[in-house]
Amino acid sequence: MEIACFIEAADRHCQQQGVKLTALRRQVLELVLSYPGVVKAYQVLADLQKQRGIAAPPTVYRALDFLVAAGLLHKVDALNGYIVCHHVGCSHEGLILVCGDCGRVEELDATPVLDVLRQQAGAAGFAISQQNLMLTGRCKECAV
Amino acid sequence: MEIACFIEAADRHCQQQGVKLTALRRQVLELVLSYPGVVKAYQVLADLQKQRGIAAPPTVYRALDFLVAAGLLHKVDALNGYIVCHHVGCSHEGLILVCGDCGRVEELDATPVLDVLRQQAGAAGFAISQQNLMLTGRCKECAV
DNA sequence: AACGAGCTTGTTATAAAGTAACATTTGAGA
DNA sequence: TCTCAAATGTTACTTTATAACAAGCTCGTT
Ligand SMILES: [Zn+2]
Ligand SMILES: [Zn+2]
Ligand SMILES: [Zn+2]
Ligand SMILES: [Zn+2]
Repeated sequence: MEIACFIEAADRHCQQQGVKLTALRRQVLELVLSYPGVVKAYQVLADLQKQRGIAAPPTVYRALDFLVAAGLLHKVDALNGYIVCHHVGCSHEGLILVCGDCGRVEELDATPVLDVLRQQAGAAGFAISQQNLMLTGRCKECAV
Repeated sequence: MEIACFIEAADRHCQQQGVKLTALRRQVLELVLSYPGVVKAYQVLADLQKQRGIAAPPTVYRALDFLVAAGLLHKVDALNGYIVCHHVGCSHEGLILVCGDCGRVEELDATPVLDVLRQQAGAAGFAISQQNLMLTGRCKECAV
């Protein structure tokens, strides 16, 4: 199963980082994984409540924050949501395309374009840090 | 005064677009202009309340939405905030640099890099919509 | 085993951000 | 002047996120 495989990789990744993928965090990660695209914190919260009876917002937000910090998830600010990172391990900067209609996500390599951006920003006195680029639009399936 | 000058330009800009920069919208624009960087909707709301006694959230959000649609402001999703566009008139998509240390904001033209991104995304079946790019980093003044 | 420091999770309450729906006002053109 | 559409006012609510403190767990030390 694909999810189990991802979880295993995530586990190894966390061990390497010296952080712990606890049962709760793993459970939240699985819930996010169970969606094809962007998920919102309160959706995850609802799912978690189905699985374990009770859960409060901080429980979910803490787990999500951890997973983002660990590089397993990305936050999609424009949609107040989260997506799974499909490039765990391969240190990278992603170009993340999010379909505003269906939430589907594609992650490309942003290295070349970020080189250009670093140069442009550098000329303006800005040192831009390691990060992902996030763009919203329409996927093939949702095209008009 | 710089603000007055900007307002005047904004007014012309709106007339050209066939939309109206009403007194309320102008007032909100002035409030946003009075900040050096990113401003939040509820800060503007509070300011507006000081100036005219009462005001409810929809009043501010509607004005902000209008100003964004008119190209006078940009929304900074990652910070739930708004900034003044310093490239009014020159149809563009902004490259917004935010200093993670001091909050200073600089806006460059993202049109060239977005052309490249449109091509890259298009090859992956994604039609990316009109939008701004936001990057965080360190400004000159905060450099180590 | 007993202890304690530090991380993790639970719990309660509240803050912050954003919007739906309907009423009222305003202003430009018929 | 009348009328319609756009703009604003108003009420109430939803969604998103965090503060603050309590309780539990883990692991190394005594
Ligand atoms: Zn990624
Ligand atoms: Zn789609
Ligand atoms: Zn701009
Ligand atoms: Zn700075």
